[in-house]
Amino acid sequence: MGRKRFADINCGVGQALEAVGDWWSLMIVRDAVFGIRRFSDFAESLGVAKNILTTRLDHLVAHGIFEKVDVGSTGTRFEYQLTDKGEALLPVLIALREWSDEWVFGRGHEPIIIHDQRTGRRVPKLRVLASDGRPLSPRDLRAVPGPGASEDTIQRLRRSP
Amino acid sequence: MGRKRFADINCGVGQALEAVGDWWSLMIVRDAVFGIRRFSDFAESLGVAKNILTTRLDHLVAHGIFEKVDVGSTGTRFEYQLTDKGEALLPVLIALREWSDEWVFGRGHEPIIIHDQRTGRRVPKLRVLASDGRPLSPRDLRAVPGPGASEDTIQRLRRSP
DNA sequence: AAAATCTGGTTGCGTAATGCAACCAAGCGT
DNA sequence: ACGCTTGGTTGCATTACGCAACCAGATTTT
Repeated sequence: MGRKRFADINCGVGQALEAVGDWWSLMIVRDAVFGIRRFSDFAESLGVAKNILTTRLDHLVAHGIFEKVDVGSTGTRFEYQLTDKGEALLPVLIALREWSDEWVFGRGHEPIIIHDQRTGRRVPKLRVLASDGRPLSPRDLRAVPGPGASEDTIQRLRRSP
Repeated sequence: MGRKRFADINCGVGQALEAVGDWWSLMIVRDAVFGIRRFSDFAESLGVAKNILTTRLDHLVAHGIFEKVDVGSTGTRFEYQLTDKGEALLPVLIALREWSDEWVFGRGHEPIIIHDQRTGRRVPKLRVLASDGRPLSPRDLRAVPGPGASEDTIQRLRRSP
């Protein structure tokens, strides 16, 4: 019955995953962040089948993460450009890369290092900090219903400590 | 042929996605961050089929993101506990939630708000900042090969601006 | 002008993964 | 002894994925 959808889950993480679409989509966004815009370049960079790429790009365009732009003047006809919504996924990508740098490759074995183009210095590690600057771990957090909480969400949060 | 694997892609994002496994796995980690530890609680919370949950938990345990702990003294027999590696995914989850708060639900319609349990204040937004504190967008970044870069990665980075 | 090439796809087909429901087995409570 | 809860496993139908082949419009080459 195909993959189950998270769209009905009243949870930000699920909604984000649903909007992005799937693993491929996130890799496509990653490529776009590094400047790739054309269909064939995505296909080559990721080694993804063209039919898969088609459906993913369509999905991403439908969700406003990419914009399909006709640049027909020169032989190249279309570009898939990240929208503001798409660019806003940058922290997600940075967080994933930093996690694997630390926990998969290990420090000193990072395949890629991200620099600030202006200063040439490394981008500081992304961290979840409290308002007073202390680092936070999952145990330090508490989830409370927000203004858009459904009854279901409220019930769930009431049950969990 | 099933889904293609990103394991051979010399890229932190791909490696992280591969280690996590799939969309469900990330939702499982999310639940764990909010305190869920038992098989049946994951199953109920996510509405995921039990065979799917089994394979995902096995995968997550194999990759060191969860630890399966026998707590057999009382009727409940196992707990799936996040390891340090698993807890380190917190920034990824926070980044996803913040993205959907802003771009899917919209401000003022967040279903969940995360507080610092100690101070009771909202957790400040996660941002990609330069070392001098300025916010960075994708265009401000430059990727350079790190110590663990493969020849392939070096070539790719050389080609892109 | 005709042929080859490039870009951006679509179509068919076999294989793998997903989802549901039914079944199972060890502990525990009574 | 009996059933209930927990934590699964098994079978089967449906769906998605991945590959390769094909295709059509526009540009470049000969």
